[in-house]
Amino acid sequence: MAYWLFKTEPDTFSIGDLKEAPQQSTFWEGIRNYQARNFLRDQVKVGDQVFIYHSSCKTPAIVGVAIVTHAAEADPYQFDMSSDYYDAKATLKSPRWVGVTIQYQRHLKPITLAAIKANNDITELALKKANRLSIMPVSEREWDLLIAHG
DNA sequence: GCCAACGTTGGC
DNA sequence: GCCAACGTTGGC
Repeated sequence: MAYWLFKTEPDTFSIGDLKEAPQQSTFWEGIRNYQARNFLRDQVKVGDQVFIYHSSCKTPAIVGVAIVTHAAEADPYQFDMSSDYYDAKATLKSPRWVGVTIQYQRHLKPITLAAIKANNDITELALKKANRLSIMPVSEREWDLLIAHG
């Protein structure tokens, strides 16, 4: 089992939206970055735990935990011409983009980006760097540290 | 395959 | 709204 951090803009889809979704779960669509795609496609497994991180908002922070309930499958929005996520180069036969399904677990007392940056025990997490990855791995050690810290 | 131009992300 | 970082595109 592995640990991950998924970014989302709360104005678009917040952890509250996840909690209120049917079955408290959602297909995590719209990932259009190859590095993030490769994580989703190759490494994110059912049962993996996920930090939900709110970005592009007043207080960027890890705000809760979700669990992966379905491994990667083609993101249907890549085929939808009316979607912002449409990709003309993706075909049904060889989809370019995938998503996984996650289910809400619980809220955390927010672990702010400022706190993470100030925490000298956290050194590996990609958030520490000026990193724009929307899906990133979290080591077990740092997951535990962050959970304990929050 | 290099690299400049351009676009996007995301913190502040 | 600014701007740094960095990913993507496209000409050569």
